[in-house]
Amino acid sequence: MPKQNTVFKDAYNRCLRLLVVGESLPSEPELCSLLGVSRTTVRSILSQMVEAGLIEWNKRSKSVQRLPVKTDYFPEHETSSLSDVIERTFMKRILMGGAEPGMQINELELAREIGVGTTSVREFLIRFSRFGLIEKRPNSHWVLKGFTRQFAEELIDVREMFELKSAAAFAALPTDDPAWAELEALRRAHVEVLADIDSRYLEFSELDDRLHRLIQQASDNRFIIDFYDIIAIVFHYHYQWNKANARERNGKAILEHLDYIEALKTRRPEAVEAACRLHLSSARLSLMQSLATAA
Amino acid sequence: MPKQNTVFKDAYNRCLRLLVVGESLPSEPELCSLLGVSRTTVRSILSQMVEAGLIEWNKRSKSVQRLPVKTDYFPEHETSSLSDVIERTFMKRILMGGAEPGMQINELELAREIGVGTTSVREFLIRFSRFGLIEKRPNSHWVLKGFTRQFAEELIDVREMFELKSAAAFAALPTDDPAWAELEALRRAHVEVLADIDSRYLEFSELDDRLHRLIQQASDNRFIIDFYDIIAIVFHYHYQWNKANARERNGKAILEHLDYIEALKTRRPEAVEAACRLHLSSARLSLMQSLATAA
DNA sequence: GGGCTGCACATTATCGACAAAGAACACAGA
DNA sequence: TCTGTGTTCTTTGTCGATAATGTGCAGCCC
Repeated sequence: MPKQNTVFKDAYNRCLRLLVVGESLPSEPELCSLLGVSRTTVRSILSQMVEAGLIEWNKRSKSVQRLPVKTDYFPEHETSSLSDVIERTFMKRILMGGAEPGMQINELELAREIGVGTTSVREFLIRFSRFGLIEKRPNSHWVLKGFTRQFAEELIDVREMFELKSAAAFAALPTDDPAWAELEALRRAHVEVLADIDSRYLEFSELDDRLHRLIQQASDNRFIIDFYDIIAIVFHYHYQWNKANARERNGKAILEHLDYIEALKTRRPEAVEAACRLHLSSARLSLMQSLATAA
Repeated sequence: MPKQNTVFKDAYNRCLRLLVVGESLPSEPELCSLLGVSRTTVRSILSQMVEAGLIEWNKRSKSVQRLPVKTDYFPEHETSSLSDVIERTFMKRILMGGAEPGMQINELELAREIGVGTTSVREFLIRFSRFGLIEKRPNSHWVLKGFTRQFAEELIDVREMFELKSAAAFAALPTDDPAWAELEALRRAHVEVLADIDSRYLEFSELDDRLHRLIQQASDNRFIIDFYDIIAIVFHYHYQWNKANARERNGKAILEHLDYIEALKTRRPEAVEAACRLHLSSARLSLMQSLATAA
């Protein structure tokens, strides 16, 4: 079966949330930009909604008949794209299960295990190879290089170089650059989470991602910005399955972030560099420690 | 037709050069490592050579009957792997022909134009996307970002960061590290080419590649080492089609390389950094100038 | 015993096919 | 005249199939 219709299902679910009894849905082009899909998909959604008795659809009028109930939604696991499924499965395997460096990776086996075609797995592996965790032997298998201490060191070394450069560029941004407003919004978000840290410490990951991406953006360099994808995916999956000391670790990191943000706001290069170094070396330490306990 | 047998043809051609009348070819495993292919392929080659009357093959004896003539070789264009063909065609298109940034790239069209299946083109584009010259819009086309001045600036900025770090690491290598011997060999190669610069200036590209890769290697960081692939491919194709002032440019660069090598040999960080900066900014200038004339 | 050959089998690279998703265009309604 | 709809066509994402290529094992020869 070519292509699961995950785009359709996901958009359908999101569209269900837009329904308000008595009102009419907006025009097709408007729904397109709202849902981020093409008109073809929007029209499929509308047809399906008619069939489910959710709306009546006649040309421009799409009047809502009833509110959706739980069973109207597609199950969540059917809404994630194939590559996401492959990524999750694969990351689970190499970050959790026995993932000795040097192990061979078999496209066919992986495909069978996940229940997808080989092409999808292949393309995933090619895309994933840029993260430096696997390597291709042409006409032969892939080799797992493993999420080792060595890997983490290399990753973080480059990260430090890039982030120092980006942070300096950020501090030099003109005062009216929108990034400053975003930075302030992020600062507030940090303060909010911090105020209720015991129950909200898990939200740190998202703050972390947003802050660092905002800073990298200032470098105006696609290689630096793209590199952050590697950091993000590694940290994301690693901490997703290693929650030891998460509360303490995240609380500390939020404080560092606040210092970092303050330093950026001063726009003084030395202050920025100092705060940046401090935070990064602390992040390095956390990662290394959690690697040590994992191994 | 799945898989052109380019591995076989290329290895066959290379094997032809090993034939010496009166002697016997080495054992199958030995040929494998000599040609860098599997035993299956080696055996196919041997069978084919028997058929062509080039050798007689009986178990361990593979006695050479006659020397190969021109017609024994497979034509060269049949020996390059599909991905190489796609890469060349594609690079030609975006570095030479009209390659306005923002242009859409069409997998199907590209595949038809090159005469290959869509899968191969797709996989190439995915692999190639890490070079930052194209970007994917999921469920839609690829966007060409173009080999612009902006791109070149970003590329070279990162290159400088990395190379400075690698050069420093190189200077700190223990005296008995094999890299020092390689460096000396490279220095001699530079001197040789320089002595006959008027007729051999085109060999500079290869020297350049070898020297910089050797230096990056010292960083012991896969991200730095892998990044050099981007530099290499961009410089390779760009200068392949922009040979203006090549003699002069390469002559100057060789001299810079020699200075750089000398500086490394002193192992003094300041000397290394100075020579490195000098060479890199000169390389940046050349690239920018040739971009200006091209545009 | 250690390396080589013969053979059977596993895996990769590539293709064409097809449903899902996107894009183009002419017409209709405000 | 402009925005929305109906329709048609193109392109992408995914699959299974198949030749090329690689890999493992049992026996053979020095």
